[in-house]
Amino acid sequence: ENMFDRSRMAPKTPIKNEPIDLSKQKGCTPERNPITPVKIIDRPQPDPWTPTANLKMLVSAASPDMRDREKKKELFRPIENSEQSDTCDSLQYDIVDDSTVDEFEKQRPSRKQKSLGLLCQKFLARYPNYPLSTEKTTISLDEVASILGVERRRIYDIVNVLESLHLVSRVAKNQYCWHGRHNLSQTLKMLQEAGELQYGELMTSQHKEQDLEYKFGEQKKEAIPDFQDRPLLEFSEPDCISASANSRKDKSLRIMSQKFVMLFLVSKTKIVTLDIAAKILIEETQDTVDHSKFKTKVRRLYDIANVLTSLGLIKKVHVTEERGRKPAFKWIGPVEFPGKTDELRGHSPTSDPLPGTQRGACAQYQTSATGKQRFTRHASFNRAQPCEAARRKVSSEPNSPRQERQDENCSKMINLAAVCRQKIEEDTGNKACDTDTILNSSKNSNITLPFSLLPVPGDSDFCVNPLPQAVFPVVQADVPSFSLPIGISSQASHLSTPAASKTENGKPTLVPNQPFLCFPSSSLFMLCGGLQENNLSETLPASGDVGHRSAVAQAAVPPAGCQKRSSHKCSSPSAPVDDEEPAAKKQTLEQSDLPLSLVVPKKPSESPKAEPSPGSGCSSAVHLEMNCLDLASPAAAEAANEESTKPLDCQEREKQSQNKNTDEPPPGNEHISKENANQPFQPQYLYVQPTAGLSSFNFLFSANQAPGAISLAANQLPSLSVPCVMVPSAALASFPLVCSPSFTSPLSPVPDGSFSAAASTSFSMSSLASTTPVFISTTAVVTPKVSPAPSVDPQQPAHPALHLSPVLTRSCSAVKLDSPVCMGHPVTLLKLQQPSSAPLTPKSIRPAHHEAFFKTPGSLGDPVAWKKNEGNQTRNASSVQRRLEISSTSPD
DNA sequence: CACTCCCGCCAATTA
DNA sequence: TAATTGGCGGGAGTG
Repeated sequence: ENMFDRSRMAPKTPIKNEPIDLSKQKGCTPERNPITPVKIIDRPQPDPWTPTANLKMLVSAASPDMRDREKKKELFRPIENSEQSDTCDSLQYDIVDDSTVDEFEKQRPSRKQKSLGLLCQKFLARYPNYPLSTEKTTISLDEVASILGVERRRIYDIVNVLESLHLVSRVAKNQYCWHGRHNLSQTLKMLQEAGELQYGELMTSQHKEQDLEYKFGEQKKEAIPDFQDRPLLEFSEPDCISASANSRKDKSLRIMSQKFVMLFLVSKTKIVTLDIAAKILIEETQDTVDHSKFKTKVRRLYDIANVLTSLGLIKKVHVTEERGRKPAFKWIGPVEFPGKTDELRGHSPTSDPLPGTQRGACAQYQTSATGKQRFTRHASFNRAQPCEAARRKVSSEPNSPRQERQDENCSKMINLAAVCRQKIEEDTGNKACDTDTILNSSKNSNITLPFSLLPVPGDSDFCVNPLPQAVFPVVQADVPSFSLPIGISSQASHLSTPAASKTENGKPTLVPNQPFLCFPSSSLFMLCGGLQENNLSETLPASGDVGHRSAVAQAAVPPAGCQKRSSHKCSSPSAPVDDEEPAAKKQTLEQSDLPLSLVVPKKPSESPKAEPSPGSGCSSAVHLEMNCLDLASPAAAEAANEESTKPLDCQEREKQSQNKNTDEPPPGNEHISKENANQPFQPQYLYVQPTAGLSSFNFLFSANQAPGAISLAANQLPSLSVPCVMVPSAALASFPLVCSPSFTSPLSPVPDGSFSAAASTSFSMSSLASTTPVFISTTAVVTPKVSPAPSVDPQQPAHPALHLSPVLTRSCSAVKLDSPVCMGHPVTLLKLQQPSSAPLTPKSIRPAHHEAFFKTPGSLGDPVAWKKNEGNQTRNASSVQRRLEISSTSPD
């Protein structure tokens, strides 16, 4: 009912606002302003009743309900008055109908009136579903709370859920930015993908909840899902960071909301019962089974469900199963997102700028000028095209602190993950584990593409390289915006870039940005760089670079990557670094972070090392990272050595890549292909030659990466680490890019070589974390020493995406460093397995068990472990995450 | 009585 | 240290 009113009122709504606002309104939305006055109009006073008091009395006499209402009203009056909302409604009615109506409405001051669902409707009524891009609507929590007459706590409940779907993003303390439903499709798509990975099968199979449960359990055990899931989840969560800290976040309403939505999207029937959902969620958490926890979970689910219901995404139903009748919710929102998403879709991946991309991009972390890194959360996603503009603004605006939430990142992550899988699957084809997922993915455009990338670039050896290229393009941008945007394609990139804020530029800075380096030698490859925030960002060059490159390369790729800097959350750690990264990568994905990892190679084997960590926590992300890392080296090595050795996948990939190069694979990917062809892309990455041994790895990191980045890693997942690269080389440094042999293009020189060894190191640590030892070495590579200036690093950007893709592609196999093959490259890769769950990665292995499907970042263990190491820092980081950033950095 | 879920304490995080 | 966020669960409203 309210809704209706609202609808009518909608415009009015604002009006409603009472004076109350006054006090607070800060920035509020424009809408409001007008509002205030209006309200008054009808009833200045809250007492609508008064006028009708008589009637009411009568009524009440007639019905108890009425009485109650009145009572309540009285009780509430203060509130109402202040609020208006209620009043307003009533007013309206009054106006229209009259008291009668009023009464109705008013009547229920009771609980229902105060329900979260209704409150959410009121909240939503205040903002347009599809706001113009240009206009940014900021939401002041205080204001809204006062307007709606509720405590702020309630607003958090709503906002957290909306944030999980990217309808809003937290900009700063007490301030959120309204994005509307522009990106909803993408978000849902992401969630669907993520959900498939995680839950996938389960849901599918079961029609019913029961089944679900049932399956659920099984699956869980299998663990597979977990792995991936986690990461995904993590994405969502921003903070992966604090490992230990996770606790709070893990439970976050935001995450629960995403998971809950995932369940719907994955479910065939689109019906999810509360108890099942609660069980699933609990499991993830692992919480003990306590009954109490279950109850708590259910309470939360009701909260979430109320909001989702208000959004028109689900509705309450009852499922009668054999077991009995249970409360459940049915998904009534969109089911397919493929392109749908409208806008997003519209863009072709390639072509478009991609809003999505942007989005992805948006999220970033940045280091603040301050030097610390923080993340900002943006809602990158959210913004779509408009975003660009906005972004620009944003970027320019320093203050906007947007923080992005990790969610975005998460989402990206998710996407990435999905992608990876897909790829993997693709590659493997078989492997299949996850087929389903994969399939899905295929649908999506997004994902896939990227993978393609993977291919190796020129050499087969490197699997890595390919990545990059691919990556970018891959990016898939499509998909999620975030992630990858395909944008990669150049355009996308560009977009993203902007988004990033700094970015934009595009200018050709290529070089600088570029993050990549290639080393001819070997195998290897690269990494991602980090970027720096600023610099990089500025660098934007990425875009420019990209362009450049592309041009050079062929265009290729633009890696879009560029852009983004966003960081991902995950990466955060790295993030910092990455952030910088820039662009390119980033753009690509935000995700990039993720996984970035590089991709690489093939090889299946896993590396043990990696595992360790993984196990812990991070789960996927971690894994990825590891993988990446590993991959890189090993993979590369192997690859190099033998394809044969490698798993088919690798080969395949390579082929693919090659083919692509040759052919062009996918459309979107053109760039990619180009890139591949060119290989240039690579630039983004660095190669390192491997020397032998693990040690050998070289990773490169982006130059920029600062050590800090590494830390990020710690954060987790983010694989970021991966990206990194390590390598040292000064040489590299010198170059801006390194090219691999194949590659030629020169990138511009990087600023500096900053790659620092150190960084690398760090990296390793972090990322690897623990586990692995990564190495970093410079060895082969070079000297790391270069001093790193921070600046440089352009590279970064791209990679991530790339990496990911590759990784994905490959599946997870992990390679181990050990492998002889690798020799050259020490590193190992991991592949991911696709298999369904598989977690191929070591981690998966271990963890496999994890109970939870979804894990939040926090849950992840591993991370934790290493986190511990990093300890404080990590935490800090997390906190950091939340912080807003102000963008000092932003170029503008 | 079971289902919902509001309310607000209070801890974790941030500023 | 103060303010903001948000987990959590008691317990009330509803049917």
